[in-house]
Amino acid sequence: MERTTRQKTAIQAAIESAQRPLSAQEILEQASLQVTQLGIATVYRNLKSLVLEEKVHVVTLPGENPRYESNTAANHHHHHFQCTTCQRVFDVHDCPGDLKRMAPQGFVVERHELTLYGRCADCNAGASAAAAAAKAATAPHACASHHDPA
Amino acid sequence: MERTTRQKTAIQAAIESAQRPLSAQEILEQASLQVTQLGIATVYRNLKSLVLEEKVHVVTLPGENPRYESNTAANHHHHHFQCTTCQRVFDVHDCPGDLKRMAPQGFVVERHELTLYGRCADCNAGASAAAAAAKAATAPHACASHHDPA
DNA sequence: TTGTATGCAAAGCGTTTGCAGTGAT
DNA sequence: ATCACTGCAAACGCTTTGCATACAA
Repeated sequence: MERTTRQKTAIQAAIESAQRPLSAQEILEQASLQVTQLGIATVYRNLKSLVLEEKVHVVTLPGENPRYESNTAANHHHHHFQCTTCQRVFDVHDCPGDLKRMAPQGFVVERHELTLYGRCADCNAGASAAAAAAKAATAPHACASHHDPA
Repeated sequence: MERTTRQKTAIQAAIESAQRPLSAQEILEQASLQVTQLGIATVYRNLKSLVLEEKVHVVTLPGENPRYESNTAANHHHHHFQCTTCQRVFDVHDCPGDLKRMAPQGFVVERHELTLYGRCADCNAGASAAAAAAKAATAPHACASHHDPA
């Protein structure tokens, strides 16, 4: 039997109100604002259930710790763009498609994962100005006002 | 000043003789055949130098530990295919290209990472999982010791 | 009341680092 | 003889798990 707890509610709310994939640590920080004494273990346990319930989607980029985003936001096929300067991750609602024939003989492609790397609009704007902004934003992958482009 | 050691030689040899990206653990196992008492720390330290020397290339797939492959084999742009059954990783010498325009306004794409998932020729051949498993286990550096109860 | 969910702390796993000893030069 | 490299073990960061308690039902 599944129970509704303040913790789970806060965790789910944290994910849903974010417009970008959050790390477990970020979710802890965010949800802690509503549930003090919230433990990281509880976050992980709830993330696991939320993923099983398909309410949350895991975003795994190469070499990065998993991030979690609301499944409603991830319900359609999409990819990600990570800025090599500020490390922020953005959704890319586009897809090259047609990758099935890329595989060697006898291989069957079921799905694919694509990550673009480069400079986001902010970091690309001005060299020095962007660098400063990036530094500020680099803190635990904080994403201020820019999300979900496209 | 850089020194030539039995350890580094064995590690480099292990990577170069493999036909697929190897994990640190696999490299340890392979190189240990030639240098007993080889420690995992030494493997990691040498991998780091080999990567710096650009003799070895790191393959980071989403959610996977880093794998290492000879840089000569990775000198041209390519991608990877991971079998969802046996977990092995294969090179894909093809690329959809033309991804620069996928990014949102103001974003500049510098590079990209693509991973295909599906069934490799072996695992796809016999619908029988047993047959696939047998073949995989027979293969050079076999099917990851991972779980994944297909 | 009942037993799931929680918090804490300890354990795991992969990787890194400190340190004293080994060995290539 | 040097001093970079090695092996061991401890440290690390992230995630999971054990266990006694708290709280939703």
